[in-house]
Amino acid sequence: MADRSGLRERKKAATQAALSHATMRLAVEKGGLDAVTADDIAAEAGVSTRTFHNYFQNKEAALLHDFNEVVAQTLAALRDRVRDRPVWQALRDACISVRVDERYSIELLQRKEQLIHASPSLISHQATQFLTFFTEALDIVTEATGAAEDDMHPRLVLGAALIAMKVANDHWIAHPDEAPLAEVITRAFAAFESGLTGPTTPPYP
Amino acid sequence: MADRSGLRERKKAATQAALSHATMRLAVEKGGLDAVTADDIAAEAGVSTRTFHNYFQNKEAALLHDFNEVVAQTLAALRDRVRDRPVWQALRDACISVRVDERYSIELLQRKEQLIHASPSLISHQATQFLTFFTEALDIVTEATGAAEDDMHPRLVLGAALIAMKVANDHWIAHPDEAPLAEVITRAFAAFESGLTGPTTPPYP
DNA sequence: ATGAAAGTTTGCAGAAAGTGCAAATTGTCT
DNA sequence: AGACAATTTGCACTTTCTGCAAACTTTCAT
Repeated sequence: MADRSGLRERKKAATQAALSHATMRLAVEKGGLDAVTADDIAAEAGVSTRTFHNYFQNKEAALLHDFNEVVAQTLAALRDRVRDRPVWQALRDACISVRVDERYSIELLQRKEQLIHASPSLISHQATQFLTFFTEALDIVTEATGAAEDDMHPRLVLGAALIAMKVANDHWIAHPDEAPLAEVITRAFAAFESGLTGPTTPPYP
Repeated sequence: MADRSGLRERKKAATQAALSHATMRLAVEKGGLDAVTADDIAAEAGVSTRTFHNYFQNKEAALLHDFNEVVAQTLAALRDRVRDRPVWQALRDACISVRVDERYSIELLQRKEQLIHASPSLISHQATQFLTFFTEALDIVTEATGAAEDDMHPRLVLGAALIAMKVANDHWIAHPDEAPLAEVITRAFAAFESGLTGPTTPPYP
C-alpha cells in the first residue's frame, strides 16, 4: 500500500533517474545515442543489463524519459483548464503552464535536441510520445465539448495546438534569448487564430 | 546508365514489390506485424533473409513502402503548384492531386490502417515518414516564399496542412461512403482558413 | 557470341536488442 | 526475527541488422 516515500519506491525512482541520466551522459560523450549500448548504460548506472530492460524497453525510452513528465503535466493542466475556457485557449494555457524553460537548463535542452535531430530512432520514439499525447488529449477534449466520435474538428484543433507547441519549443530552444518561451508559444498559437491563408502569399504574375 | 526498363531494374522493382506484398499478406494473416519475422517474409517472397535486408531496413519499412510513393508524388505536386498560387492552396491542391482513393482499394487502406494502429513500431515508422515529408516540404516552401530561416510561419502552415491531410485521410478511410476524399480534404483545410477559435467554444458559467 | 565489368544475391559470422524464467537479494510489516 | 512481497540478476534464447566475400546474373563493347 506504500506508494510514496518507502525506501523501495525511492530506490526505484533513483535507479530509473540514474539510468536516464547515464544514457544522456554517454550519448553526449560518444556523440550520438547510436554509439551507446544498453550494456554501456547499465554499467554506467551500476546495475545489470537485465535491470536496464526492466525499467526501459530501449535506450530511446531512457533518454526521452523526462519528456513523459512534461506530457503528463500538460495533460493534467489541460484537464483543469478545459472546464472554464474554450478548448483552444485551454490548450494554449496548458502548454504555457508547464514552463519547460524553468524546469530544464537551456544547455540540456539544446544538447538533447541535437541528439534527437541526429538519430532516426529518437525522432521516431519522440513521435510516438506525441501521438500518445494526442490520443489522451483527444479524449479530454471530446469529453469536454461533447463532440461526435467522427467529428474532424477536435482532431484538427488538437493537431494545430500540437504543431504550435512543437514549433514554438523548437524555435525557443534555437533562439532562447530572443523572447521568453511563453511569448513564443503565444505567438505560435496566435498564428492560427486569424486564419492561415494570408501571410505567406506573395503576388503572382 | 540504364535506369529504366533494363531487365535488372525491372527485376529489382519486382523483388521489392514482392517483399512488400509478402509483408502485408503475412501481417494480415497472422493478425499483426509483430507476429511476422524477416525470415518469414523472405521465405514468402522466395528470397534469402539477407536479400530482404538489402531492400528494407526492417519489416515496418517493407509494409509502409508504398506510402513513399505517395510522399514523393505529393512533394512533386507541391513543387509544381507552389509557383503559381499561395502556399496554403498549393499544399491543399497537392494533397488532393495524389488521389489515394483511386490508387489503392479501400479495403487495403483499411486493413493497413488497422495494422498500423495496432503496432507501436509501425506508428513510429509512419511518423518518421511524415517528418521526412515535413522537412522536404519545408525546403520547397521556404524557397518559394523566401522566408527567413528562423521564421516560425512556414512551419506552422506546413504543420497545419499535414494535420489536415492526415485527419482527412483517416476520416475518409473510416467513413469512405460519406463523401469523396477530395471533399473531405477540402473541408479539413477549410477549418484552418477562418481561424480556429470559434467552433469548439461552448458557453461557460 | 563472348568475355570483362558492374551489379545482385546469398551464406556466414557477429554485435546488439529484448524477453521469459528461476534463483538470489533486498525491503516491508508484524 | 521471520514471513512475505518486490526487485535484481544471470542465463538461455529468438530476432534484428550489418559487414564481408564468394557465387551468380545482367550488361555492353568488341
